[in-house]
Amino acid sequence: MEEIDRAIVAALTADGRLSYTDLAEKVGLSVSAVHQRVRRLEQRGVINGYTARVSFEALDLPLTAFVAIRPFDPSQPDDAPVRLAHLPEIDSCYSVAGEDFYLLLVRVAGPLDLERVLQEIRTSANVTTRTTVVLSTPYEHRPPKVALDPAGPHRVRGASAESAGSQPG
Amino acid sequence: MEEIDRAIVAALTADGRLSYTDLAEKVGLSVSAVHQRVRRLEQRGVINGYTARVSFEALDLPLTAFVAIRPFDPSQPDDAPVRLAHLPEIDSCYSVAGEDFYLLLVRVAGPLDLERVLQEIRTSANVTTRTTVVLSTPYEHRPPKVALDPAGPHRVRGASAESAGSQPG
DNA sequence: AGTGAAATCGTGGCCCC
DNA sequence: GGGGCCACGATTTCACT
Repeated sequence: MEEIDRAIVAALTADGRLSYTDLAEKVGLSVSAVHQRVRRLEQRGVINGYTARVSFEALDLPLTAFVAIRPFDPSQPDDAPVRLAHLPEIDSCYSVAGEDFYLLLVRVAGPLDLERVLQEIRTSANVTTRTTVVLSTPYEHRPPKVALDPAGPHRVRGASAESAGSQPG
Repeated sequence: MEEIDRAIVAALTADGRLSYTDLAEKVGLSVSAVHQRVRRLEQRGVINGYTARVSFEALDLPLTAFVAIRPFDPSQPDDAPVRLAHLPEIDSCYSVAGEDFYLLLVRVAGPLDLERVLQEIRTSANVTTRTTVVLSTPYEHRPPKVALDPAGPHRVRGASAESAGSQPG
């Protein structure tokens, strides 16, 4: 039953432009039924949207780096994410536990751009930076093992199907 | 001219299922012309493919962590990426400069799963791990500022296509 | 929830500019 | 490289189950 939803999500993560016709064939249902299920997956928020995957090399952004940041003055209000949002070189911003406050993923054209972006990060958010350069990317954005909650991300009650439950306490 | 390619890539990263009709309207070209340009962008490798964006919360993978790994015995051959590829919880694997050898992005259902995955990483690749838990994600996978090379990443005149990027020296 | 059919619209090849 | 045309296929809705 929801086996089919898993198959649909897996197929659409592999190829986001799959037609409903092809999708229907893959999962062994009629076109209408598949269409209906996709609509439900979208409005439940399981599928958030669709994007084209771009080659960062082709976009002249061959250099990737992780930048861990820490406020220069920890007593100041911490709004680094919004202060940094204007920098297009920042792909992602994670708030993390541990010694650092945030971990940024940045993509630039080369070392000189990285230097410039680091300076902009430091001055924009009043932080210190610790940078880890990515040398190569064996794999990235692999499709997750799809294990659907029966009714989406709602109801915080029961533990889920797999792996005996995320944190009981 | 290539201003239009930038607009196309930007539009398709924002919505990968945009029809050529809508795309044509957005960039102010005919449907045929847009179709032609998208085909070229695809075969030049600027656009690698299309995927559905899924909510990891909805997929019951609410816990994200970065795992830095380092070989237990640095004299052994280093094939950690292939030894770890079978673990579906690993979203991405980056080879990095710095103290660690690789940085992994993992997504799991909760702390207990994280513990299990860390054990599997250590035993599968014979490495030590240092884990940074993600508390929240202010933003992720933002569309890059699109700056197209005139003819894609091809022919760098002697150097190979990859990493021949822009360090003017 | 799934099916099949029907109207609408998008797609993908061709030819002309 | 852009525009327009046209046959085919995909999308989307509806009545039925």
